[in-house]
Amino acid sequence: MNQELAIKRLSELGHSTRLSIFRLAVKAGDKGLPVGAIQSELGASASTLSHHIHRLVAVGLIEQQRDGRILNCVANLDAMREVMAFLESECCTQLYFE
Amino acid sequence: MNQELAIKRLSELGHSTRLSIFRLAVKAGDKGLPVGAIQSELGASASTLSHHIHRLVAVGLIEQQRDGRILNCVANLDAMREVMAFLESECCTQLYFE
DNA sequence: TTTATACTTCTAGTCTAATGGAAATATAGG
DNA sequence: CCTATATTTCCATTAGACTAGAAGTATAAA
Repeated sequence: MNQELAIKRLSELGHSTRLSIFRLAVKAGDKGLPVGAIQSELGASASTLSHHIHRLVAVGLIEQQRDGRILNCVANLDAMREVMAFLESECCTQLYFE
Repeated sequence: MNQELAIKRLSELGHSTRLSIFRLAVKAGDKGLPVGAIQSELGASASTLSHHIHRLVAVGLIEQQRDGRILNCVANLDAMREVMAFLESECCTQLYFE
């Protein structure tokens, strides 16, 4: 994983509403949960939520699957693990290669 | 580690200049490196660098030790590991406790 | 085919971050 | 003391993020 993408993901995760969205998605498991459920859980306006979810999708942390009228948000754990692996290998030790 | 602090640290790391500062500090080891060395490495203005370093210090990711006129910036790896542990335990698995 | 539901996009206001020049502060050396 | 170096603080500007209401789109149901 390159630093540019890692930075984008870190900055998306570094926002209270968005981290909460991601955690709800993780908790919801493979099938994810509807945007509406996130909204009632977090209590922000629909447009604001949509905006944050869009940003998470843009950096690959969330994926969406439509089921009729409902759009389910699914956490992409691989993307999160990539971020963690980047932090581990590039930001915690003196012995990385350039 | 609580979510609020984790978010602050993530958002600080989610910035190109600041992540580079942190990585330089990690690379520099226990004694860290001077603000001036960071400046010549990254090529931003002194005031901008000082601002970013201040933010990293504020969330505990960087510590500073003065040596005469020189201020050395040292990476706080424990703080980074706390962030990673938070991501691991709270943001990657369904089985966390609330 | 009309109506309801679920969500997004548009638009606009407000706030905060990022940037760097200039002035200020801290320390060291002559 | 006076000067040089290292860094910060102050200040102003610019850009981008956050927020939410209103209008628009997609899908389903009656």
